[in-house]
Amino acid sequence: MIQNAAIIPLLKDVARQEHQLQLTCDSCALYSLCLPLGLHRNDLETLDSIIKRSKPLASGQALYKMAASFDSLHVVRSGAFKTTLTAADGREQITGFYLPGDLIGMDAIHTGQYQSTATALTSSSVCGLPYDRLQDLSQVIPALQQQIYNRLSKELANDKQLLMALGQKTAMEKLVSFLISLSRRFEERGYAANRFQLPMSRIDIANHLGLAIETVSRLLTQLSNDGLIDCQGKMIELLDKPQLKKLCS
Amino acid sequence: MIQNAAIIPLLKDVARQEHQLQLTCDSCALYSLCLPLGLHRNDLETLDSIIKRSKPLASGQALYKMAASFDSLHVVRSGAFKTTLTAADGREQITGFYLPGDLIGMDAIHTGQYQSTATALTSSSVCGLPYDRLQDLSQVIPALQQQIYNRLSKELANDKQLLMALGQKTAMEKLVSFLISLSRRFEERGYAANRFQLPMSRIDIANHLGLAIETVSRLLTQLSNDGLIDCQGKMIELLDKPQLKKLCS
DNA sequence: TAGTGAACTTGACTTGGATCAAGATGGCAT
DNA sequence: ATGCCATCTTGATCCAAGTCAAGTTCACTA
Repeated sequence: MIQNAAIIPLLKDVARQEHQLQLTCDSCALYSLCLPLGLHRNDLETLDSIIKRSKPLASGQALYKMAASFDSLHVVRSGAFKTTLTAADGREQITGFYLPGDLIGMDAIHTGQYQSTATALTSSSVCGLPYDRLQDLSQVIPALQQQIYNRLSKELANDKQLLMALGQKTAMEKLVSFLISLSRRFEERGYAANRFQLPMSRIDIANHLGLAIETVSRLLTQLSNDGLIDCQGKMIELLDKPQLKKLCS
Repeated sequence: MIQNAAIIPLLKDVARQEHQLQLTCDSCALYSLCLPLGLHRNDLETLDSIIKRSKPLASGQALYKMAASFDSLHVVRSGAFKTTLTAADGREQITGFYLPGDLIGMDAIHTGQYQSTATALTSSSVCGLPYDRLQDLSQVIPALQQQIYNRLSKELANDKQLLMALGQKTAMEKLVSFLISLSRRFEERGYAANRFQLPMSRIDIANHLGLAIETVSRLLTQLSNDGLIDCQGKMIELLDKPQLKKLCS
């Protein structure tokens, strides 16, 4: 892509800025959340050299599909994604939501195929990390190896928390845990912790938590009525965090 | 049940052999299932040198407890383990069962603390892998790094399959998926695929699958009545695998 | 600015699996 | 052997959340 110095100042559109291709990791707003965190300058440049900064994806577009040949991990640059497992009979389970800085596709590493389908929830963009190159690089950059171990481990720990929610919690506890967890993740990314736009539909939330969409809708209404949240469509405000935390024990 | 006195010493020998301390990985029966698979001879010796071959654990004994300081991953040498998350209110969720060759504790890597409690289900033994040493070693042994990535990724993929089960499947589908998955894991370890001893109680199965123990009991009875399994206490025989596979779609 | 379809809400009813209750079985310590 | 306590089974009842149904709102497109 040709960068014309003359038009850069004209890029006032925030959305477009969010999606524009970064040239390097060290000029990226996500640096402090992202994989290269802690790498030395020359290691960072080496990592930079293998990253494929791909084009934006439209809402609903697949980044990759289940059973496709696995070649790259992806970091969310902007927007949000969901990953979906599809059973033989067509039933689907959303196994995760991914926000900027998150690494997608780690469950595919041990096979040659993606184990799930990754779909953009909004207009989004990613950085592609060819896995064979990343593997080689992590062999010679200790900080990178450590980051990858940590990311894998963290997703594992998250999934186990979700197992707890799906196995033991009531519908209300599931939903509130989900909202609290989203809040924490937005906060980590420098956004407001208590007021945010849900990037996913009620259908997606319901599926992810193993609930019916009607249940999610009813519970959000109930939380609103109880004054614990303010909920206008996809805009959510958490009004009483301590009380909410009590609700998911 | 009375065993012929003459063979008792032999049985004791087998049991002791299973738990006896191996001196090296290359003399270990689990070699082909275990982390060092694919390592060159001298790399194997280096890995050997960091492994702590710990004493056997009795049934019910904890290998480590949630929130304890994390220092080692563990490979199951014999027996079986469960890992448990405990919520603030005391509710528990069994997040995984681990058989010989499996790696326990990977969800703790990204923090300084174990994220769950690991408990022996039967008399068991493990090899301890001090994580800092393992990390250093995997930095210089590419095959080891790759093995660790693969193990992490595989557990991630497993957990996501379990999320699908907990989120979308009926009680019967959950239970049958669980039996099929156990069967495959025993088979991978060279045991009979269709006839095995459940290492865990009904209570543990129920908890792991997000069901009540009564439901598990009833469904096992039903599967027995339908001639799909034979079930004598903890001894399970899968009589009609194709039909069972149909049941979990 | 009206029309369309998807997403969402709300209400009425149903049900799968939980809970409660009461034995049966089985492993183990004495 | 015997008694004890865990685990497991089976039956009866209940309820949280699912399903079905009927709007309402919202985002787009024409």
